[in-house]
Order: sequence, then C-alpha cells, then structure tokens
Amino acid sequence: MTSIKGKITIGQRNRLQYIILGLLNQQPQTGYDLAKAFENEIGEFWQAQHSQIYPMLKRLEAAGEITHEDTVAGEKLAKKQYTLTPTGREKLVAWVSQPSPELTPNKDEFILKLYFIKKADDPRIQPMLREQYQLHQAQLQHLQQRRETVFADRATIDQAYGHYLILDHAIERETHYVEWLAQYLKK
Amino acid sequence: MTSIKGKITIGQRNRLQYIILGLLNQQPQTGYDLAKAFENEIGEFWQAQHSQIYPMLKRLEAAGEITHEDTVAGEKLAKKQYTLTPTGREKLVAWVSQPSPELTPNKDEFILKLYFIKKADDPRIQPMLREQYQLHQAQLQHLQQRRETVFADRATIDQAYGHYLILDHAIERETHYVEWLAQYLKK
DNA sequence: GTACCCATGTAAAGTGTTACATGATTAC
DNA sequence: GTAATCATGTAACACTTTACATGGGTAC
Repeated sequence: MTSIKGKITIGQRNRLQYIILGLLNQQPQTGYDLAKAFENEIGEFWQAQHSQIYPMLKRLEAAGEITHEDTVAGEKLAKKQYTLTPTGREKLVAWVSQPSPELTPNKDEFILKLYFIKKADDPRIQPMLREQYQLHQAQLQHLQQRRETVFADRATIDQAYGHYLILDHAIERETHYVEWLAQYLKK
Repeated sequence: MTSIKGKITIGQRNRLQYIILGLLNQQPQTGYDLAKAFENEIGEFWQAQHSQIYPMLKRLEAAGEITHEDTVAGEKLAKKQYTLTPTGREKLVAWVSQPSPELTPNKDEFILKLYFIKKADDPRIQPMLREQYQLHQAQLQHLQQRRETVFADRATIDQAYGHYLILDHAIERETHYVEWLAQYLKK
C-alpha cells in the first residue's frame, strides 16, 4: 500500500499547538477543559493528555499567542482561563488555510494482525472479526447518539458546521468499517 | 466523539517489534527490506524508518527472537539476513492471538482543520474538499492497481489472505472517504 | 563518472504516554 | 466522610522523525 510518493508523514510538526489554538478560538477555556475536549469532541481524530497540554499552554503564552486570566471557583480553587491573542488567531487562520497534502497512516493493530495471517481458513480470523465488530458497532452507536443530542436542533448545524462535518465523517467511517467486518464475518 | 470508555491508546506498547517479527515470519529479510515493506506493504497501517528498524533488530536479536546471517552481494556489499527463531515465532503468535480491544484515533489534519471552521458558507471549505478529493482519489487508484497486480492470480488470495483482507479494507476505506468528500463537494 | 538505489548504522530532537504529586469541590 | 470530579503541574520513559554519516552496486 505505497503512498503516492512515499510522503505519508505525521508528527514533528507540532500540530498540537494549532489544535489548542483552534479549541481556544471556539471559546476561552482552561487546560482541564481542553483535555476534556480531546476526549470528547475530537478524540476520534487527535488525542492529548493534560501532561502534554499544560506545558504547551505555557509555550503558547510565552510566544504571545494566548493569554490567561486567573479565576477562582468556590472558595479558592485556582483556574487559568486561556484566550487567543490576535497573533494566535492569525497563526490559527494561517494553519487552517494551508494545504494538507499528506495522507496519514491510520495505525490499526487489528488490521496488522490480520495481515500476518496467511490462510483464509485460519480459525483465529472469525473471533477477531467478531471482536472488532462489537467494538466498532458500539462506537458507531455512541457517535450516532452524540449527533442526535448535539445537533438535535438542526439550526446548530450552521453554527458549528465543521463539528457537524467531522462527526458525520466519523459516523460514515465507522458505518463502513462495520459493514466491511460484517461482509467477512458471514463467510 | 468520546471513545467508549476513554480508552483509546496507542504507543508505549512496542508494537513495532511484533510487526517486524510478523514481516520476518513471512520471509527472512534485511533491515533494508523491512524498511521497504513499511513503505509499500503496510504503509497504510503502520510506518517505521530505518533508523527505528535497525536498533529494533538488534534488540530482538539480543532477546533471542531473531538471528541473522551475514551475506555478501556482489563484491563486498554486506547484508544481514534476519530470520525468526522459535522463540520469536511464539511471541508473534501470542501477539496475534491476543485481543485488540482498543480503538485507534485516526489522526487526520484535514478533518481537524474542518472542525475549526464554523460557518457552512466559509469559502475555504470547497477548495479544501477539492484538495482532499484529489489526494484520496489518487491513493484509491493506486491501491486498486496494486490489488490488480498483486492478486492478478486469484489463487494467491488464499496464500496471502491477510494481505488480501487489509488491501481490501484500505480500498474500501478510501472509496468511502472519496464518496464522503464528493457528497459535500456538490453543495 | 554520475545519479540512483542498496545497505547499515548513530545522533539529536521532537512528540506522546504513564506515573508521580498535590489540592479543591461536589454529590451522596 | 468519601468517592468522583475539577484543576494544575512535573518527571521519567517510550516512541518517532529528521539529520548526520558511510560505503557498495548498477544503469546510463
């Protein structure tokens, strides 16, 4: 499965910073909030732990791309609410406007295991397919339910069109993954 | 897009070693050959550079899971042909037989950029979709051509069933990705 | 003879995960 | 009161990429 010109590459280009800028552009947030967003909103397409987020926030602030405001919740729980600066917003816009001419390898351990099984009648194949079927079926249902709740009001689609698109994309992807698995499960 | 139980994880489990064992199980090879395989055979699902492969081969050999034989091509070009030991084969089988109960986040920079565009009529959307359409269309054609050449003889399917499956999977994935893009390109 | 591929390796730097650490708030 | 969640941070380690480095073989 050669890439077109051997140019599949990820990492080493600090995409995390842009994603954080993008999330902060949607609304000022704390590092904790960002960590949640990486679990809930965009976990299908990128992940980052808080241990990666907090240092990055400091870097971005030192670079003048974001600022923070200290707030206190309740008696004395300290929070840092981060906001984009004009510089940060410029950088975000520049990133979004740049072409993305690279295919990303989708690391998939299950698929690789399949690759190493040679014979079509190997008894390990069916249980493996079943396991993945359950996994992806559950994920698909989860995503569908999410779309129903987040976009219950059709009017929100136009206000968060990108969000709608990527949720739709994720649902399509899982749908066809499940279909593909089902196709080979029958046999 | 929450994962089912916040359990999407990759890395830190040294999958590379298993993939190398799997590749060597198919046939004894050099590190150079392995690097090519990561570009051509399984590049859709995993990647590794030679700078990662050579040290890993040493580790695997030190662990007694592979051995090498020095050969010379031509006058004096040194090659190391690596082979699985019984221990290595056991470890490979154990890995393949283990469940793979985790969803992998498919990092996709383009999709993330979309996420940060809020309005459906943003003029950046259409050119972005067009760019991705061309990219994935080309990749799809490449994969289809690959299937035609590798599995021209239908009999090879049963001898390399896993290979057939993952190529089929990659083709399905690209097909639906292209369809998804086309759907939103029309509008 | 030169460009391109074969072949192997190391070094440096960046990215990402897991573990360590601490403390406040809320719901039961 | 206690468990779960909110909130922030650092340290150690593992993984990955890019760059540095060297030399042989083949086709033109």
